[in-house]
Amino acid sequence: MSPRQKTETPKETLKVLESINIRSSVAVYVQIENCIRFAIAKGILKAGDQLPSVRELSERLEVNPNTVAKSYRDLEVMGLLYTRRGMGVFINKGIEAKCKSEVSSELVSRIHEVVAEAKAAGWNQQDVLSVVRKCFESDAPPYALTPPHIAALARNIK
Amino acid sequence: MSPRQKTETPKETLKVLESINIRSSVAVYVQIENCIRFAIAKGILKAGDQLPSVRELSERLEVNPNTVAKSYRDLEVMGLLYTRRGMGVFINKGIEAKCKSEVSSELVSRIHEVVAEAKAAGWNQQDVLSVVRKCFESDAPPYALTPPHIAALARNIK
Amino acid sequence: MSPRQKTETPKETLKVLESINIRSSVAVYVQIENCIRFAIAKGILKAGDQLPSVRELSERLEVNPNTVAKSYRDLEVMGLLYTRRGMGVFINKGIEAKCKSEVSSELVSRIHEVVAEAKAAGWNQQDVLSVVRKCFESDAPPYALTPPHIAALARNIK
Amino acid sequence: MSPRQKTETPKETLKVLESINIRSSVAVYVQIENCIRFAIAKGILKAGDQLPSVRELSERLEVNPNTVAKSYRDLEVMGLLYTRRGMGVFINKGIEAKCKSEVSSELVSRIHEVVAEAKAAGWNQQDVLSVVRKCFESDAPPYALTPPHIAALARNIK
DNA sequence: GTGGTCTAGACCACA
DNA sequence: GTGGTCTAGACCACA
Repeated sequence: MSPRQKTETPKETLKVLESINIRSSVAVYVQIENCIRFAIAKGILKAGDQLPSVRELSERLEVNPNTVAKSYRDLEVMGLLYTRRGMGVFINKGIEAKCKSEVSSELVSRIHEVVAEAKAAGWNQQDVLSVVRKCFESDAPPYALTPPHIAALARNIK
Repeated sequence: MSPRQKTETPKETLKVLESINIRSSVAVYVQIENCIRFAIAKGILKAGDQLPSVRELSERLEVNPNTVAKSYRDLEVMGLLYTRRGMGVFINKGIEAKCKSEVSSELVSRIHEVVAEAKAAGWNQQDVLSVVRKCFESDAPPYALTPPHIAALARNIK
Repeated sequence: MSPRQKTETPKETLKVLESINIRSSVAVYVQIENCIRFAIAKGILKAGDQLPSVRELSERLEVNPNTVAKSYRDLEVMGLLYTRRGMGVFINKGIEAKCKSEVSSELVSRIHEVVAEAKAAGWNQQDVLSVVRKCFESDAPPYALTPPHIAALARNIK
Repeated sequence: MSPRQKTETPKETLKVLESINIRSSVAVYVQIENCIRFAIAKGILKAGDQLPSVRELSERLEVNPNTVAKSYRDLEVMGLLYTRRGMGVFINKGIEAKCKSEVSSELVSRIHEVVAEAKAAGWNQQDVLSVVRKCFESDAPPYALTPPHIAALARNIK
């Protein structure tokens, strides 16, 4: 296999990765990492799949190459990726289950967090449950990735 | 009208405010703001109530006066407080309902966020509901006033 | 004349003085001083007129007595008032013209200020003149006494 | 995308920003905010332009970095700027018109304020107009970005 | 006593 | 390199 030959990246991967939001208060490298972990957990990215090169991805996302590099490095440390010299970055095997369970446990802890706040605001179990049920009725995912001080005011402005 | 006479701060207020966690990844000033907003929403702090002075609160929380001052300023900008020069900071009137609905809508949108992610990860309604129920069985301390993005970061960092 | 006998304060004076805004960012004592100077300039308060006592005015305005006292002291230093021991505070004579001219020169300098800003914002003479003319057509005095940081946001919120 | 490469700030911007007057009674951070708002309104600063870094501007103005940072934060809250972590602060898009109209309406309301006072002092339209005309004859330095209340105070204090 | 502004400088995550 | 948060402390006008 010629190392110089440009390998294609699964379209879906890039699609997922293109959901990165440069203006978000969440660090870009974190967003990238999460996207990739998610894609692995859902089986979009499978063992042996090649990721876009640092340069390719950084150009596509209009992001500093160092940022992409850091994401790849982190994910490699976590054991999700491996690098083949001169070939590129690939998904490790035997990772999907682990990735899935990690994503799950993170979701659990995020739910705990939100519920704790709801409690602090005086909500009871029924309040939370009913909101969750409504979420499953509607489909619109109202992502709000605004930094705290701005968010605080946004509430007031509109 | 007598500025020399030290006005007492409602005990409950201070109690609420003492739940600030200096070690949290959430900025202290954000925690203070949230505590006060929650207290207003819950009716603990009412129109006309005077807040502890910047200096008093900063001593109690073992935090720099500037940090408390920043919180107060932000809340004034949000329209929840007003300042009387040389007299102190007071709760505005006619804001309890607004504050309550804001806190609620924030919680709702955070729940939407998490549920959206859960959906994306392949969870169904029952999965989420059961986790929520578990949250209400345990008695996790309700002081985790962590905004979503920050929390996301904190998890990744640690 | 019995010093204990309560003298009446001209109703108009108090009416003027009641326009003080406690929430304003302009210091209360400054507001009081301006009101009185204005009233003198316009002939509402005349030589020999007695002002309300410090205590009376402070109660009426729901303001600290020290604040009123400071205003009176300042105005006395400026030569507009004089105090008669045990009798009260009175308007000096031969003051009206001076007061009028002071008010005038302040107005002139305020106009210069505003025009300077208008220039900085790129306005030309006609722009300013036309706004001034409109002011004389309408009657509503849109006073905005909000502190700067709040004002800045208020612009956005509404 | 390369963060190391120092981006140049438009000369005009810095020129505008150098009109800050440290001795003014107007808070430095307010002056900076006004300068930038004016520059946006006048089209000197355009969508996407990068502002000088906090450190650079603070050195140039001989002001503490915190002061500049506060201005930038406020302007972000107002929706005029946005921050890219580690990259810098940029002008938002689609705000020129809004900014312009805000600056205008502020000027208008300040003119209304002054005119209302002039009326109250017994001035007629011609009186005001002639003062305005004189302002345009002289060439007073256009750096007096003094909000009304502050100016009022300053006069009384000195 | 009160809050507002500003300085000087530390430490941090991020690009 | 970038901005964000926080500390420690000064000085000020105001009540």
